[in-house]
Amino acid sequence: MFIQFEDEVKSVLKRAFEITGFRFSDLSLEESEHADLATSAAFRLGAACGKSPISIAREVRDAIRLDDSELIGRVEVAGPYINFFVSEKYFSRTVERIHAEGVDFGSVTGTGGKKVIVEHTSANPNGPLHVGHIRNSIIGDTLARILRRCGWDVEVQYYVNDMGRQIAVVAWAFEHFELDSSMKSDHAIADMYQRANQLLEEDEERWKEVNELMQRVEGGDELVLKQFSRVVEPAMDGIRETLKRLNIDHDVFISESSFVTSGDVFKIVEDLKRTGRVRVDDGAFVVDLKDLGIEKSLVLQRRDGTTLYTTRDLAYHRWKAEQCDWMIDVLGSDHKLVSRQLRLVLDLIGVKQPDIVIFEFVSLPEGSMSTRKGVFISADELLDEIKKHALEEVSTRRPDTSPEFKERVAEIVGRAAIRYDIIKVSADKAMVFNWREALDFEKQGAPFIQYAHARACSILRRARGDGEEDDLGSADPTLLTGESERELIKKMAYLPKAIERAGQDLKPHILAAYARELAESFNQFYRDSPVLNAEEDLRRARLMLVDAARTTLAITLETLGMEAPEEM
RNA sequence: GGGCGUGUGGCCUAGUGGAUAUGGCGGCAGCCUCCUAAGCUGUAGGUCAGGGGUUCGAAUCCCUUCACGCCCGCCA
Repeated sequence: MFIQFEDEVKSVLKRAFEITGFRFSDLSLEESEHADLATSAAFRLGAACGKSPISIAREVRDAIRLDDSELIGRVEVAGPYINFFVSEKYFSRTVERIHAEGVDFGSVTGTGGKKVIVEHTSANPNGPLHVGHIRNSIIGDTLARILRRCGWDVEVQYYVNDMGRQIAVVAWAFEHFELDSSMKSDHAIADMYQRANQLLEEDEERWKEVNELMQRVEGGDELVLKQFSRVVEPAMDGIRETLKRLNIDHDVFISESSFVTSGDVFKIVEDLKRTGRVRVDDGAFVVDLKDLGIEKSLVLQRRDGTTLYTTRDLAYHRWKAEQCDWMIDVLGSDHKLVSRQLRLVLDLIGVKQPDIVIFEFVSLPEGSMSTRKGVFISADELLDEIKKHALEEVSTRRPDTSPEFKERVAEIVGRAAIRYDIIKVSADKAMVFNWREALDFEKQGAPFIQYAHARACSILRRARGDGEEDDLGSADPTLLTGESERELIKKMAYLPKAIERAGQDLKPHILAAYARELAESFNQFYRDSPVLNAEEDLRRARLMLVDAARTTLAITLETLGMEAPEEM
């Protein structure tokens, strides 16, 4: 409903500018603590036409006609600011609308099925996901959910790097070690990877054998590819299992090698040669990007005729581009330069460019993580540990409940807590993983939001138990005039805007902050406004509000990839 | 050395041109005969890394210095 209010403000303001004859280029609308929406346009208009901003603000205010608007209640001038406030109707309409639309509130539907492919995680299958990888997964998955709500037909892809050097190392190690079958498969692969690296360090000569595998696989040698898949498959099985525990799902897993066997990589090289930008450097083909602002030229094909990771990535993107209207890649900050190169080169051959969402690294207090050295905290370990803590929490808080209940709550609270801690922080901020903080359930994180939802459900459950409130249709939301009722409704009305902003800016942390504020508003309402003991009409109106809050919290949680428990 | 990014109370963090800088954690002081206290209320705590500039107005833009991270492979 906030978006509709904003539209009305834009329209009346535009008209007022026309009437007063001010040339506007920018309405300068901003959310403000002093109003529901405000504009500081008078400052700029004042500078442009030599009048005082204050008098301009008054003039514009006087020209504003609210005849056609029902969501704007009043307009006030405060110095040079013009402040807009929502109307009475805004509140009742919001509650009614959420009641009518249910879980579709805040969803844009029927946009013609424009398709976006979100690529995320795409971690090398040489070990389990660690706490750095899952920042990628969680950002990507949350974005996918947000864009789905924004009306996009979203497909999520995992690009499987099944022919990298790391994979070759493990494939080579298969000739020397047994896979430890007592471990989860991806952990067993990592273990083998580490042992192989030790062996290679001790005897540098052995690299020759690994390099031979690399050469053969880059030439598309089916036999070696099969050997590689003995590594990739168990690793991917383990990774998929971890992702599932995080409530993350991919639609398509596409392997890097498929672009070699299909010949697509070589077509890319040929097409680029035709652009006249490719030069031969010591037998290798490279693309010069100096005039496009990048000193470092991009190597497409080695002297020996094989291609590189980036070349295959180009082929992958061309293939992807043909299937969608928009591409988004979620990548770690180490890919900043490469992804810029990728975008430029794609443009050279007329392929649309992906939007790249870059996130900064997650490190450990003692330094950066390394699968090779075995220095990392795996996502599985974190999930197990947090579930253990969640189980302790639920056991002390709800000692009377069944073991199954405790188990289920611990699982959904645990994974949500992990997701929230990661998604709440802006992607361009480096993070240091901290066990104490990760396992802290007291702070305002996911459990706080889930708890608000459970509280709402609890009230509704009791009301239903009283045998009355199944028809909230007859409730009168205009009775909801209390301060904290109003604040809560305003927050609920903002949900579609929060989702829209997060989607437009590709910044999922915006939604995380919103979720926390929404839960806070509900908790304040919960404190101030007794529902079940209220007088009959008010009771029914408040039940309708609680129901709308429950819906809004559930939508928000779902979009963040977190379960909304009815009880916890 | 060059490029990109980050720097906000003890710790973490929101805010990238607008009104007294947002929250959390931790601290201190309170609130359960009442819908789940995984909750609520109050309070202390700030040279928005330093300096200079632009602007009616700067955490936000420009210049500069410093600190930290990532990148600068015919690796992936």
